[in-house]
Amino acid sequence: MDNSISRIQGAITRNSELFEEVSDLFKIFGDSSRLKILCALTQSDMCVSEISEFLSITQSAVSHQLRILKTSNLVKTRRVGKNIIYSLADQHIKTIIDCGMEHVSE
Amino acid sequence: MDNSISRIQGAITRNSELFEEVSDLFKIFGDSSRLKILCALTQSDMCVSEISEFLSITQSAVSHQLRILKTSNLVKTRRVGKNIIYSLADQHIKTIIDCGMEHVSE
DNA sequence: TGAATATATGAACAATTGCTCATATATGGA
DNA sequence: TCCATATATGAGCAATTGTTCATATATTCA
Repeated sequence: MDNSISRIQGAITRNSELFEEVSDLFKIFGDSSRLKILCALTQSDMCVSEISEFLSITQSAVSHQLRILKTSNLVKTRRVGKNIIYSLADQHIKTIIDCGMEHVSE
Repeated sequence: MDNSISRIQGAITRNSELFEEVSDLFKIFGDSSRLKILCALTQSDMCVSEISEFLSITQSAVSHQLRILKTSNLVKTRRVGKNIIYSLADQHIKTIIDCGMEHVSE
């Protein structure tokens, strides 16, 4: 077996947890509802009912997905009056989305 | 409703198919087996049995995943002797993986 | 405080997914 | 041509996922 290749194997095997983490991250972007939500938040912070209305997704479905996004630290919240405003946790999220967009429209 | 926000809504609604495509792309990166395979191929072209051995994944499982990767045009193949050598279809794939890796190790 | 409203949550269900096991296919080389 | 080997494929199954429906929770504001 080629030496450099066996080094790769080692790297991948040893970092098995890293691959879980990264694939879990991609998994979150791998649902169109979540992707749309994230993309919407890329342009403007929004409350749950706004997101729901804009994307024509049930309020419940949006809430469920937002919980996943929040648990994964991709979005954060703040209260304004009666509403909970969701926003992206950081700008790198947009980078990831753009990265995928670019690949699709090659 | 704010005008700029309604513009976003239009953009997302009209490009519903785009979001399906992009989320389908991320979905592929969203499985650790596939991610490992892609990552391995980032470093070196490999045949099926090599991938299988390196990642300690069944030959069958690898084959199944490779078919998905090939159908999605993420990998391409060439025959060398008895083996089918798999390689990345393009270098942008590495960019996407790196993008995810970076986010995880923030 | 009480009603109205916004958001969250839980159970249930259908659909999808990734694996295994068995086996088919196809190619190279003797 | 025939065998050995490499890869692909199909069925079946358990696990996971995303949605809906019903309802709980919580906060604002009159």
